[in-house]
Amino acid sequence: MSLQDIHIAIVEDDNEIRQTLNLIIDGSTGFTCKYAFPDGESAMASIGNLPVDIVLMDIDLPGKSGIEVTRQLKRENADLDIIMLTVQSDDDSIFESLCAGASGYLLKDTSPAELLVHIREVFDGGSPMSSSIARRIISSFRVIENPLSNRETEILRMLSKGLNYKEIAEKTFLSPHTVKSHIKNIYSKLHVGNRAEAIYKAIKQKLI
Amino acid sequence: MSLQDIHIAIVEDDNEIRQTLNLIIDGSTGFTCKYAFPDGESAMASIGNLPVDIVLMDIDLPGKSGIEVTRQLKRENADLDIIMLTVQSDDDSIFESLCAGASGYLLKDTSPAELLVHIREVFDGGSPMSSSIARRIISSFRVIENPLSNRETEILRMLSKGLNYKEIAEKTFLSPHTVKSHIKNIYSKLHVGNRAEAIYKAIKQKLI
DNA sequence: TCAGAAATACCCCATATGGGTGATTGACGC
DNA sequence: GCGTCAATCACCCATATGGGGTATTTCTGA
Repeated sequence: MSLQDIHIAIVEDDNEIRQTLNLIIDGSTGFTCKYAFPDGESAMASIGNLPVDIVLMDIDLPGKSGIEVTRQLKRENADLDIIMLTVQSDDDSIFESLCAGASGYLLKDTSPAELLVHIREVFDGGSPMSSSIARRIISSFRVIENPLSNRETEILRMLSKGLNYKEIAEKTFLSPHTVKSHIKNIYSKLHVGNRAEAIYKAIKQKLI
Repeated sequence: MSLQDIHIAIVEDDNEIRQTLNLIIDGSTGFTCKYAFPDGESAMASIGNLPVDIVLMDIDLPGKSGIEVTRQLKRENADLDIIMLTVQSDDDSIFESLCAGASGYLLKDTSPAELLVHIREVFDGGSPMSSSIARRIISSFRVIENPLSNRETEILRMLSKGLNYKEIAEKTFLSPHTVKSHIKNIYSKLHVGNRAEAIYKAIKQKLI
């Protein structure tokens, strides 16, 4: 291993596959694989603190699915690249994985040589499946996590119609104080300081 | 002619075509054609005050083009339906016509029988070219006339970024009083009463 | 050339807004 | 069972906002 190696972590419940992948990757020049987890929970507990560039993630994990784990890891570190590994490609898994933030999507029958090529592609900013083009598609698919609660979204919509504290309070049967509290929370979550900017950001992020 | 007839006006510079169309339409049951203009200027001067349901508009008029006349007539009366007539369909004309507000687009070699059918289609809320579907396409193409001046648009964009009077004034080298004046005018033009609603409407109408 | 729009600037004033802080309740997860 | 978070309500206060006017100077289109 060397400093400029690509550092990889594996999340895979099947012992044989996990160990095989580990040996293949760690034994290849330019690649280091020191971390391998048999389930999502242990992976989530550790990966955030480890010097890892890319995660190979099995989709069918016991407990939390690889997609859920991916979503969580991306929440913690949006820069981490995650490659999904699966036995067969059904549309739902692909779509959900991309929405969760996966950077690549590979079948498990991918040959070791190809796997290494694809890992490097991801490391270089590409996305195996169709490389640079796919990356763009993925970005457009990427769902911006809606940080707002239902109440907040409801109030935000009313703001966009031009209602003020009192009017919103009447419509929602809340105290104007509460409405104000919600709006302050909206501002905080959207990182804005007034209504105009809140509406703008909300629309741009498809929140309303 | 009868009261429930569809009332049609023709704008067409070629005397022969104009008179032929006039005779065909006026001679058909359910259609009345009492007004025919040889140019856009005379049409624009009169049609606003006439009981006209549908206008057949030649694209290649001397002076103001049929597209320009269409734009103007729709400005005066958004409910008026205008069918473009042309000798050949080039993409630019179609696109511009639709943006100007045309409800239909027909080639001049359309048979008299078909022409009457298409006029009725438009009268019934359809759009000859592909009927009901095309109407939707057209609506999405329809450019909402931007009522804002450049200065107002500039200021509206700054509002959407969350700037206040003073900040906008500094960026534009204007007095905060002037900024406020502009914003009041924006509200008036967009028929809103505050920033949130202004931003919402502006985005929905593609003004910013 | 002449009316109307756009851009500029100012005044007064009531009220809405946003920031800070704090508190309670209930639900959900670990 | 403890912490977290959504949801609820409350108070203080400085300032921003919006509505009502008025006015001058371009600029532009008919």
